[in-house]
Amino acid sequence: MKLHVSPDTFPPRGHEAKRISIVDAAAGVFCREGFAGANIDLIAAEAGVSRQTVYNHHGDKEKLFVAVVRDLTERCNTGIFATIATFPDQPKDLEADLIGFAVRLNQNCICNRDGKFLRKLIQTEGERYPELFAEWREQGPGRTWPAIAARFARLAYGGYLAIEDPDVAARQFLGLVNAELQTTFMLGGTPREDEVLQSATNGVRTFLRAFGKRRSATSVEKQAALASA
Amino acid sequence: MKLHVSPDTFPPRGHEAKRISIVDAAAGVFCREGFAGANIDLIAAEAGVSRQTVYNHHGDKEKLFVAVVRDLTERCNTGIFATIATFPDQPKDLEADLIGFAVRLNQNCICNRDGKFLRKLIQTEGERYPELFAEWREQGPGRTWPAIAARFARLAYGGYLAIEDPDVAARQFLGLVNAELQTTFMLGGTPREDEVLQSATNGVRTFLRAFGKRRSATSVEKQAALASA
DNA sequence: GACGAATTAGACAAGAGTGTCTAAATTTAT
DNA sequence: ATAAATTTAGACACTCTTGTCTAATTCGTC
Repeated sequence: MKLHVSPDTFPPRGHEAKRISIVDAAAGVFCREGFAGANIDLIAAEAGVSRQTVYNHHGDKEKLFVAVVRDLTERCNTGIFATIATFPDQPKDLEADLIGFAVRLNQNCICNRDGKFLRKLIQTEGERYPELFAEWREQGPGRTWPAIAARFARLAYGGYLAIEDPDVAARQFLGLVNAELQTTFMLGGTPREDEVLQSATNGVRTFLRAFGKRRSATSVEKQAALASA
Repeated sequence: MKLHVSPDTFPPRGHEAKRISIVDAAAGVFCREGFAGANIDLIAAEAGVSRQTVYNHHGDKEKLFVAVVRDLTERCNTGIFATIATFPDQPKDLEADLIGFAVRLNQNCICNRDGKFLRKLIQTEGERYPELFAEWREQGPGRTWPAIAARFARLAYGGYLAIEDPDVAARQFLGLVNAELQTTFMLGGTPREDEVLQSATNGVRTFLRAFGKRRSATSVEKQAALASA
């Protein structure tokens, strides 16, 4: 009968810590080298662990890969939902608030370590593991897109936007907001902070020209004028 | 003194044919398996050639890879410029013409074999060969983006669009038009024809809501009305 | 300090892949 | 038909990697 002091994990503390550092290191190596090029010895070294420990924890290379993808998907989802929670429901300044949201989404979910890694793995190994990435598609985009669309729908319902199809609007919003980062994303790079802001600003302005209730593009000035009235 | 009957290639005819079939097969294998996972024996088999012939033509695996990327970049550029030549300069029906252009760009440059392969190679190996893909960036996006932007600038100058920055507008146009294909592209898939059309239609409508000279979204009806007047 | 579990280093077999070499067969043009 | 060039099949050495095994060591806990 074993009653541990710490109730959250039954294997000893160092055990789980190693498991995480292995998955972390593996994510990095799989991304850099691809599945075929990834070397278990290198993963072990980067995790600060012996090769045998990698096998003890994860069985073999393929199981380790699956663990990496599941881990990244989960962490990215958490980040995205946390960011969606900051979506402006009752915006003071619609343009500024949407730009802020877009920048947060980029910085916290798309350009950060996890987002970059997951994207790369999907691109490089997506075709080789159809089932695994079908699972990702359900758990990831399948859950996050509707959540984002719902926020745009609410904004439309509140009279802030004139959109017909919230799903289309949500996808177009992200397409616009990332329009100037595509080449960088393609090459696996991380855009600078000012590039992200620039792309988001231009994207949101165009989005509001298309869907904003007020006709003019410079809604900021308009709203400032309204506020002072 | 050798005067050949066919003036275009000095090595015998079958020679060049084999070189091409090797590069073609290599493109497919590199894309499916990644650089590390690609197997020279397999490439030779798919090219219908012995392994030694691959080495005779291209030296080693890395040189073969470079040849593949250069080939794809060149062929894709050709396709893109050919499609840019069909850009509507004096549109009869702006919405329909832009949708047509977007669909052609997708079908002939982005979703075809070469486009799909090049994109995949850039995504998977871009970080490992910085110089090679810097070259791609110059020869590819570096030449095609300005050409597309110039077409939008002309359209604005002709009074068909109200855009401030043609470069931004060009990138946003493509972002919008491909907004609904992103997940498919990520996984290396090829969208169906109707999906391409749908995404293009939605994208162009939003684009014209933002940048069209006439306020309403249904510019088709408006123009019909004008024509009948 | 002592116990048990986890980790480590290192050796190991088995397999796969690259790039070279050679001698035979085939193609191409004269 | 013949000569030159190219292609082919197969063997080869070499390297690298995976996954297993074992014996020694370290770690966490009582």
